[in-house]
Amino acid sequence: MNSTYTDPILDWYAANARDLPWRAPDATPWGVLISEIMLQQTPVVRVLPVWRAWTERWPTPAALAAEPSGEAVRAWGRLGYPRRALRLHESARAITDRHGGEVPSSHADLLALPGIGSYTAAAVASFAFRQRHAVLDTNVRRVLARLVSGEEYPPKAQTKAEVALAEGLLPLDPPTAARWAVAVMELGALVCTARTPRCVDCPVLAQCTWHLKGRPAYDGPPRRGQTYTGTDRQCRGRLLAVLRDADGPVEKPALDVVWSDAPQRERALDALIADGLVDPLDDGRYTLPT
DNA sequence: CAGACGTGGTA
DNA sequence: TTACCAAGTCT
Repeated sequence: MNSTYTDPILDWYAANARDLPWRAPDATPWGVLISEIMLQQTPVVRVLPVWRAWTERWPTPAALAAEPSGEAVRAWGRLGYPRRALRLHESARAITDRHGGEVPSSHADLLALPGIGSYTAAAVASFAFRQRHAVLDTNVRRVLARLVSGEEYPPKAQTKAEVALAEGLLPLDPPTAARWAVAVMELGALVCTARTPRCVDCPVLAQCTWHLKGRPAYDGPPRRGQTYTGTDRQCRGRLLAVLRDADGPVEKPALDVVWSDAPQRERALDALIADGLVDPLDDGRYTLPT
């Protein structure tokens, strides 16, 4: 489906793509999968060093599967949302047990793995296996909202109309569709950014509905909310950091000192245990899962 | 389906 | 300084 956007954006990508290691010719599907999980809600610059450490230490799913899940949580460092590390570890075991150690290439098989949703399944199938899928992440949703819909931001929740639009724009040839998918995403990441878009550098400015309308300001409901300080999330982060930074099991008082609100602290610790991020020992100490 | 789930950089 | 934002998923 030849769109007026396709060629300019593909050309722009050829000239401006970042040189990211998970895009290198020698990157494996496993490396791509790791990058996609790490990049969920996390900026590229923070992912880079952790991705290198992971792929060097665990070059295959089987290598990670052979370790206790706590090692994945520890090596996750401060990327945030550590349940992702747990799920990546679970995925490594599932891939080893059920897929002969090879990352599956089908969207359905990928989707069945823990921590992999609609976006990540499409991204891995497209980036690692050069298949034709609509890869709809926050960048692409924003680009299409501006380019086609003429809105500064996409709706809060993804709509069927957005999926239909993205599929309609997809080039028919699978390898070209895969290049298109990463190219639109890159345009959103580098040019068509959320806060201050660099429209002067945009290859499709002349075809941008939002620009043609004079870049009207977003008028919908407030975009965010959600303070972080004082939340259970912050408390969980503090608790887990103690365990990550310790060599072995820690005594309870070592956890108590990082959060003064005792009821909240106990609740957060219980939740971490329920999530499988922390193991309580019989002797009263706590540790990352072994 | 709205809210939970980490962390750090930037305007 | 506060608030938003960064390649989402799960319940």
